[in-house]
Amino acid sequence: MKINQHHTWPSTVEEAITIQEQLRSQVITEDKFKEPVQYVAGVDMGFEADGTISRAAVAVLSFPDLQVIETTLAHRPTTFPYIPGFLSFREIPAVLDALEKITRIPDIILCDGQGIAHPRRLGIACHLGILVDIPTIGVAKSLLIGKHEELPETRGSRQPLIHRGETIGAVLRTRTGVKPVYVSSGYKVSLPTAIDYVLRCTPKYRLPETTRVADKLASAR
DNA sequence: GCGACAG
DNA sequence: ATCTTGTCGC
Repeated sequence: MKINQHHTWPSTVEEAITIQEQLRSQVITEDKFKEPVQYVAGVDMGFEADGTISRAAVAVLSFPDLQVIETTLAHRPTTFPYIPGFLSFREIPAVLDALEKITRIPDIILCDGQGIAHPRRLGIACHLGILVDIPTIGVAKSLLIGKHEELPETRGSRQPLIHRGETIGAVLRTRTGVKPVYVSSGYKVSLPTAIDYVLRCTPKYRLPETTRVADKLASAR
């Protein structure tokens, strides 16, 4: 797929904050995509050579049967460090490279990280969605910000994630008796819809099949 | 000022 | 993220 030009990449946290604050107005948390969804994609990162090289993997799966349709891989020098709240600046450049190689444009992308459940409401899922104009959902393995009540052990249980009196996402149990995941709107996908798709993409394991496939590729040598 | 802190 | 073996439990 073709990717239009975007903003320049920052070299400092100050510049990154400016970009996030400027992009946050472009975030859309309402459902704005056509159904039925035929393809869902997962993105994941890996690093080589002491972290100096970033490796991005994209996996496109059919929906709802979740069969692998296509996968791509891309490498590029790592230019931004990992700083909580600024993950997208470290990972998106390589992700865009991998997405450019994709033939089947996915209807929704499930990102490894937060959506609006972010200090400035611009987690990696929102950032990526805005840049490529594809609906995204944030599915993180751990908490960045927010608080929530305890939730039942059964799959499907959920609790709102609250930050500054605002619901920014949900803690969702995708598998009974297993640690939950943190779901939030990325771009053009509402929270209820995001939860629905995450559950439909996790028929067997804690993490979505999309990210599991991408993860396997991003980790392979 | 003191903690917390996606991958 | 990454470094790393075995081990507990369904």
